[in-house]
Amino acid sequence: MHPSEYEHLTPAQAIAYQHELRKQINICPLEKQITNIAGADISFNKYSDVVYAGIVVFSYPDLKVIGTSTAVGKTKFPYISGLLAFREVPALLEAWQNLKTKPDLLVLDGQGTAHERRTGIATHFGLIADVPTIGSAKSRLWGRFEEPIDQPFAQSPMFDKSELVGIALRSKRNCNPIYISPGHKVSMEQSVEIIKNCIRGYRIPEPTRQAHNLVNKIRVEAGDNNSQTNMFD
DNA sequence: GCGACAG
DNA sequence: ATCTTGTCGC
Repeated sequence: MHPSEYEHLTPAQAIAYQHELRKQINICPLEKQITNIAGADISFNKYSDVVYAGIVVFSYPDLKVIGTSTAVGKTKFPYISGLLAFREVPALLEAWQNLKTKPDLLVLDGQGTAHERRTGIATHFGLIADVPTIGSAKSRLWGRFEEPIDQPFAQSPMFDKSELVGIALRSKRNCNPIYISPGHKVSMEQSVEIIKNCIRGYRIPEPTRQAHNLVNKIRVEAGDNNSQTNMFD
């Protein structure tokens, strides 16, 4: 199924599709040397169905920006916890296709396997674009865990029953942890190691942090900021 | 029935 | 997610 068709799905059909995707997930060590890495994010006005997607590519591990790409699209699929991918993946895929050179790995703002059906947006995108991905979320969706101690890089496993589905990582002191989980074609351990290498003094790792800044900027430049009305109301 | 609930 | 002022803590 192509992402452009997601908007026609009912929540029940979207969940059925996640069950199909789950069968194809491949969580294993990425053997290839990582030379570049990218971060992706979406920005939108809550009173509009326009979404701004953006990807920032960096060299790795020095994290110098080596490219960006953006895409603007519309979405009819509402935000439903657990079905985020159906709302954001279409525009993200467009931005991905606009990229000249694809990175070795992509970090997305949301969960990977730390999801009820292991199909968070990072896993979902990794599968449909066939690219290694990592999910880095700002809040928890699935998985039980104990608060990691308040020390940089302290971590705590997240479990679904006895299965390890993610890692709560303290990326910065006095800040809430971030929730890391592999998306596709990368291991849990590698995911955490890579994200640690992308922390630069902020709670959010550089790939996602800068992608967020980029999409927010293009949304404001497009004039799609604030206001619940427009000039013709 | 009640609480939880990525962005 | 987005909007938004002040405020608490390091």
